Amino acid sequence: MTETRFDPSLADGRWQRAWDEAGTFTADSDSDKPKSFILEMFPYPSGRIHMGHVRNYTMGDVLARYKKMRGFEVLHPMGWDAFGMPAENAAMEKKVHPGEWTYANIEAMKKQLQGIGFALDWTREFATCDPDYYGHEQALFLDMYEAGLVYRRSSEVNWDPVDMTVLANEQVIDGKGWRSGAEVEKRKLDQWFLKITDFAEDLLEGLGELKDWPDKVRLMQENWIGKSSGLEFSFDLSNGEKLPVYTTRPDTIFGASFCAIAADHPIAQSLASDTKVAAFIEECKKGGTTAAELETAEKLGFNTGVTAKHPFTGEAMPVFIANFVLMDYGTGAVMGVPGHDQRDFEFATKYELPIARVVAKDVSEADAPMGDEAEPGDGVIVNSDFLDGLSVEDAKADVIAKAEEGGWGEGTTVWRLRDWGISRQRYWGTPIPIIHSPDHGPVPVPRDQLPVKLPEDIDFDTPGNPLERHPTWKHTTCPISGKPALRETDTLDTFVNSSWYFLRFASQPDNAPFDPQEIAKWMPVRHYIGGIEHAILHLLYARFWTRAMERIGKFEVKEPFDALFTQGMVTHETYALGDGSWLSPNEVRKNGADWIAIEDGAPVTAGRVVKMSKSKKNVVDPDAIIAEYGADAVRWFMLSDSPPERDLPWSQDGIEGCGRFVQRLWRLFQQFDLSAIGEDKALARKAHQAIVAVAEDIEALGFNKAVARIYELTGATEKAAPSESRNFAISTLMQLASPMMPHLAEEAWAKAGNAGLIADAAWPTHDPAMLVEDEVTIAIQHKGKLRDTITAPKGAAKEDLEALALASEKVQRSLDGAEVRKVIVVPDRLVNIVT
RNA sequence: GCGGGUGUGGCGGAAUGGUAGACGCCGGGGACUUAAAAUCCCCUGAGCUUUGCUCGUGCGGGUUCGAGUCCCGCCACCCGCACCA
Repeated sequence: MTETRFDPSLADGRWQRAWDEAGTFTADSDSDKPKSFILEMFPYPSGRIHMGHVRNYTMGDVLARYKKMRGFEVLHPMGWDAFGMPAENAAMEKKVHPGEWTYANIEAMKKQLQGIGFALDWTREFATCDPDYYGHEQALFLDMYEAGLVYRRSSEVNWDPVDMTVLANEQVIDGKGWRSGAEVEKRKLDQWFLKITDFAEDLLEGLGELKDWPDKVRLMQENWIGKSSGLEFSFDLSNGEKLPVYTTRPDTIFGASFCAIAADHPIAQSLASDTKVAAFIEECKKGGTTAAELETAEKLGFNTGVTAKHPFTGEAMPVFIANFVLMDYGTGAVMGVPGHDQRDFEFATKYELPIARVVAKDVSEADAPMGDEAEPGDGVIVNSDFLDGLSVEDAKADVIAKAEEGGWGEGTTVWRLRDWGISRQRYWGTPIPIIHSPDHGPVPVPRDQLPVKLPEDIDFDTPGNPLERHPTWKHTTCPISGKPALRETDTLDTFVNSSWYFLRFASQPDNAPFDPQEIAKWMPVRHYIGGIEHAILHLLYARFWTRAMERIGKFEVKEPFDALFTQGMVTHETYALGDGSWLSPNEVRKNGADWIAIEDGAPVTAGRVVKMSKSKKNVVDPDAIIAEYGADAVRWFMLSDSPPERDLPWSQDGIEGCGRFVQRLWRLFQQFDLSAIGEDKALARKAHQAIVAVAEDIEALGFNKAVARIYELTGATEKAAPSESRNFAISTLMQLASPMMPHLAEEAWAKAGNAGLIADAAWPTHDPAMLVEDEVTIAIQHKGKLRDTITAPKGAAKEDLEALALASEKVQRSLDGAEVRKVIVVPDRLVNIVT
């Protein structure tokens, strides 16, 4: 037989068309097969598919194809998370409408995805910027509104005083606006919120059920929700007011030496008639709103002159306005215990406030001096009157009990989780379907007027929200009184779009967001795959949204994602010239051991391997790679070597190796020999073992291990002489590799004379009797170190193994006549001789 | 600052507390070829006094007959932090 080369430039398209024409991957919700919903996080249509997408979708694709082979009806859809800031930026920079830009990107990226041969059900495709989608989203928003899960209050944003616009955190660079360069300020705006805190307990408890989520993600969510118990009580202030505070450390109450309140605390605001107070509050407004910025900023305080009376000692403690106290957490006021809280310690040091020890390692160390930092750890309470000698835990309970008896405070649960602010002062998002009526306040847009569509004729030449500035769009009438009224001009956070898209994939009727009966068929998503960067926000919002839908009676699903997998990034070496400017991989080449610039031969430093990014120019375009090596080689690369949860370093050598392996398999597939006779038991055993092992690896998403198994079976099959067993190994390899290299597998399957598509074929079956080895290798250790190995029949008796071990010449030499004190025998594994 | 993670040859990594380095890449040697490409075969953790021995999984301790794996304490790097998606 003449060997041919596998030509992906012909085969890839041929099989992609074949799948498309046959509707191979169209999910049938009426099928009586068991169902499996495989989902990868849908992409933002930024313009081009990048390697990170390819890796993400290849993993999901292998799972989807594998599940189909195992007899599942698989739903594996794709769509577009299409609202967002980049479209507005493009509008400003390139004078193109955000919608036009977005849909052009979608078209281009869809073509790219199709060229990789993903087993996607494109019949369910949608973009979140389709009025049809966001109209249903508006209806769901109104459902939540009617259920009392939506409210309005003022909240801080990053304000650019020059561009007169709200900035996203991303647009604040070193405390300055990214375009204007002006110092960013905090500014309060009335905004819409979703009551995710109503679900805090639920969301926390639900984590316990998510057995197939990574522990780290559950832990991150748990910490984010941040349930803490403590004491809420009020200090009597010298001005006659009461100051409610919340503390998680009531046990340290005798160590309190000051109180601190947020700059936007009502008491601070009430003192603002004093110009110095007002100036300090103004000072606190400087800077952005991110947690990292707030917590690393220098701790500043302003002594209000008001004092608070300690509930036990009666001592008067100063009340400060402080920039590190957040109005959003607890009561917006804290008692400062410098000895046992690091932030309080730094603050007390700066403002020369007393730092007392109230927790010590032991009672005898009650007078031990404090070091140069706080001691937040466990210990025994000291210098605390009736609490002395108690453990931290007991003292907490004791103080809470005393407060409740005395009626001046109570034990409470406080959550770190804050309500979800969903208002965005931007054009390219879902319009919030509310009308502000002069007589009736905010009124929902009547359902028959949905969707509230975005206007097309908008202007990005002046900064700010184009919806706000649009000449006519916001002018409407009050649905109740019919009088002139204004539309809400804020749009919804794009996280709202991605909080329910999976439901729309499962079911997309025209007249409703989804159909509960269809939801019941597909939900929850069996495998959800995406980046770890979504571990908290997106996943928490989607969990919340699903629970909210369940609570208001939309369906009976609580958790949207049964199993979650977070994949690593695709990285690449970086290349820099002497002046620090970056070069892309195709602008450099190796010159001996060094790198040089292709253009002028200038020396190039190969730097660290980091996430592919435009700024570092270490990006490789999937299309160029596919054009050169074919889709299967790229898919194979994405699955090889690195465990899927870790970063994958892209390399030219690596993709070339994958390209060679595709050809190597192709050659092997052509060696299927109908005239071959006889059995090759060792090879057959390897093939049967591989069927089981590759299945286990894929189900555990251990794609790199599945790949290694296929390499091993390939090597063994190549070396074997023709036999019926070898034919079996070849056809097994075709099937095992088909989820990963579907084009090659289809081509080989057809060439071998099989009817139908391998995509529709079943996973090969294994013979359990063929899995068991007859012989095993036993390691012989002396003093825990390997001295020899012996081959023994599987299941050999302990005594026999011990005797065989002691008979070994190498072992005897190592023993050197020493007395054997003990022999540990692990059947089928090892013998360890202790002297 | 807070929360989470990662660390094993030149590189990516494998290893239910039981033979560390499977498998792949790079590199070296050889075969085939007029030559190259492609392909195939062999070698490839370090060191040494090389039938073999010693060391070796970020660093320092510990538990165990036995530790990459478990425990304690460090270090380095990466990710997230609520308006990036």
